Amino acid sequence: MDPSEYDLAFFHRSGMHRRTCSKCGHAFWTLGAHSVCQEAPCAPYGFIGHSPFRRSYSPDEMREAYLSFFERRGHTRLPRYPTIARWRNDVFFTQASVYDFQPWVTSGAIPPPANPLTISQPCLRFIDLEEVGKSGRHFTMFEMMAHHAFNRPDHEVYFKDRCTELCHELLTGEFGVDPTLITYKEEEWEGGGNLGPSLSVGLLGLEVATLVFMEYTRDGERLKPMPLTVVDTGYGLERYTWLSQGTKNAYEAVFGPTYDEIRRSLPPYESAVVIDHARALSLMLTDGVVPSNAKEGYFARLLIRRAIRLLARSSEPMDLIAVIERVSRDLVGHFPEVGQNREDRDRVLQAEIERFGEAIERARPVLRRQEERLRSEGRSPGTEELIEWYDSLGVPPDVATGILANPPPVPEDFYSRVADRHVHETPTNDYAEHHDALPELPARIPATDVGYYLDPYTVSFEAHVAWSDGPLVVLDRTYFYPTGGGQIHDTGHLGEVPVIDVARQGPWIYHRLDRPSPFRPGERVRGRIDAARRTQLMQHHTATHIINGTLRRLLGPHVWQAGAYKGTEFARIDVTHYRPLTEEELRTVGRRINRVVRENRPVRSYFEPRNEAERRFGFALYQGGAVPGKDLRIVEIEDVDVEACGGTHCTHTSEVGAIDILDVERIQDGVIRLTYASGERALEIREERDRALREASRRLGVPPEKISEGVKHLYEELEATHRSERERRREDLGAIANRLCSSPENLDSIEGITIVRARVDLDRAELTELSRLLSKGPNRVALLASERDGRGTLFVGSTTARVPANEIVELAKARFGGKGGGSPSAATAVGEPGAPLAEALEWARTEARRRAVPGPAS
RNA sequence: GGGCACGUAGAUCAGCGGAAGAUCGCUGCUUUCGCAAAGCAGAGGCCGGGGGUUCAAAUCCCCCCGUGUCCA
Repeated sequence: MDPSEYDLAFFHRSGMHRRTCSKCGHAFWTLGAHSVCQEAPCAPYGFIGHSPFRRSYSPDEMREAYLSFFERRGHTRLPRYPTIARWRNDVFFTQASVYDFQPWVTSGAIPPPANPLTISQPCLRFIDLEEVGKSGRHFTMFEMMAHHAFNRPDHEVYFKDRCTELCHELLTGEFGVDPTLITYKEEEWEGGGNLGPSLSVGLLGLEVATLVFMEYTRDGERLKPMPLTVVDTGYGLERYTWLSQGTKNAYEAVFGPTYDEIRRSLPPYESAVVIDHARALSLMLTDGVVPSNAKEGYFARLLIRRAIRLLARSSEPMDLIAVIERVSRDLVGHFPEVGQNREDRDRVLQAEIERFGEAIERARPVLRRQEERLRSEGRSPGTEELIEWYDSLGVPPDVATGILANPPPVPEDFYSRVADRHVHETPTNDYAEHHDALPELPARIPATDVGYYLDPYTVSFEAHVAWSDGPLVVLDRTYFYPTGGGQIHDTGHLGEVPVIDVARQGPWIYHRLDRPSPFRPGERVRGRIDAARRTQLMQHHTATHIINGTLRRLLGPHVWQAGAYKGTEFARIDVTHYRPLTEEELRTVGRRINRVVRENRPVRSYFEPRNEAERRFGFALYQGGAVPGKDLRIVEIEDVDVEACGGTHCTHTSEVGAIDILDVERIQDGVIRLTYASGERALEIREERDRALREASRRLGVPPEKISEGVKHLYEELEATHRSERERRREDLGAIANRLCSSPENLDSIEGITIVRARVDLDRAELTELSRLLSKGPNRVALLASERDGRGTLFVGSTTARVPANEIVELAKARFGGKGGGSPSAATAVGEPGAPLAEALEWARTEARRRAVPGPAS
């Protein structure tokens, strides 16, 4: 990055000079006489015991001081976004304040909700999990305070100079920090294909802010200026609180009296980790993370299990639910939503805590058995076993230690060795968007004017072609709905040409025709939308909202939409829930959703300023993902459901017709999927089902309501038939065995060994069974020749060590020209087609007789 | 999304290329006034599903389904 990028007028104005850190080599700007930048590890902590701040702040005071400072300087204060980043498919959690505005605002697709803005965004980071409690400054959940500005070529808010000045003013003016203590270190920033200069702000050994200026897009080797430049800053609330108090570590400053309470029965490290995890869980669960074995739910499980294990070391019994409740009380002042679903949160927690207990109970006998087996081999469990048990059974090493009779020591690097097991796993590329790349249009093409929000029933309209290339057409206005929000696109015609796909990118809606576009820019065209298809999609979308709202009301606010699909044949919704639906719950859901349909409630769709909407309805609006934008489109079904949604909806619930739930399945731990159909499609499916039922009823000869019983009957009869068949075959084989044993020409008796031989044409299982019958008791040999499908089989069974069946077969094979093998007690040889079976049998008999005679030869 | 483990009798599991087993439970008989218990006998298996390799697959390979778990 060119050094001139950092040559800010502000630095010169305030008399700063540029230096180079003698430790890390980075250039930095300062008023002081520092030879190193004021960040770890270059400078040691210099604020413990004597804060550089004018006064000490609690977290709530600090947050308020920060936000109001920027409010006074023209920033709009935004409420926090959820900690789970449902609006993105590349990450699970909100890890920085700028995540709230990616990708739509930062890419310029949607205007920012406010500009400039300030926010204190709770973030979750799991990369430093091991550092929590040890480093004195790491948290799983922390609040990133920030001020952001988004600059378009025609409207610049502020950039590097003013941003740095604001930061400096905050530190020196608001908090009274001695300006000479501060360093601004130059650090290039790059992420997500974008890059730009950034300044890392150091103070007495702490990095107190990062000021990032997203300015360029990497285009091969060249840098291309971005149309929208972004001021992305980050100030850790916890660090500021700590800095202002100057306590030994950040936990004491941030957790205050709660930390002291827990400390009474737990050592400092354990206390810090437990509170940290409890605080993270409180927000995660509030935001609707349900513990699970996959995806975001796994991280909740991880925290819960870690916390439980640490709490087990407590000198007096402490319950995780109680700790979370205690920590939540500290959060509720600023995040009232944390207090609102306490009962639901506790139910989810309780279920998960029980699961952990079950996992351990399941593993206990397995560990004991495996230890016993190792012991019988003269060994005892080692590190390898500990890792294996943790990896596949979920038994943490400290728990394993309590189960085993002779536990091995737990190595220091246990968790990094677990990680080693996973390093060679293939990373997933699923995050890459795989939509067909649509061409970027020149800026002069105006944004498509969207009609389907004005009136979802309009299926015929006139518009002008704005742009066209190949099969793609962009109009100045359209009523065609593009795939989005889980709802698939409309189809129809432009003029006489079929429209087969509709997609949105940036401000434009692209219509894909089934042939190269005959339309020229400026031309007037008539658009006609396939009305039946659109109606079905609207019904499915409204049905989805009815189901989602009903499930949330019935099961609790931990239920969040985790994905949805609204097609023409069926629709489905995935929601978070900690156990499968019971039959009873399913019946209740079915009855309630159809009652909502019958009640003909109005479905109101309207745009509302974001802040207003969030104030009225809360974060539960973002069921389909947080939708950045100044105004949100709200779809409200009175007393049932309210969501921010961009789809097309019926205007009254009765238009949905009926909702038929077709299937409920558990698609992963903590997530259930409901598949359903509504409107015309529900009737079709019901008809198909009724027809199938009548058909089955007729075939079974029982009335439809007794089909289940009839099938059960049928099944029992079938089993009885199988049984008697088996019985009969066994009897038949028994008869054959008796006949063979009583006809002397089939028997040889030599030296106490009885050899039975016979030519029988049976299948493999029957041969085995017959041989078993013939060689009941010791000192018997059965030689059976059989031919099926032109291939001869020689089966040998033996109950004497003197005549090993497999050796007879080995030798017979040579004559027989076939393949085979077996054990001393039973062996099979299969000959080539046309091989001399009768001779092989005779030869086997001779060989068996020879071997039956004890003597020097054998 | 990826890795690993597991899926065999009603239950808990063993077997991991050559004739499906153990323990508990179940049924019957013996014993007992009866119960418990013991002894004897017996019933009970698409060895999760589907492909493949092999003379031969519960066993090896591939794909699916289910369960658990770890990692992102």
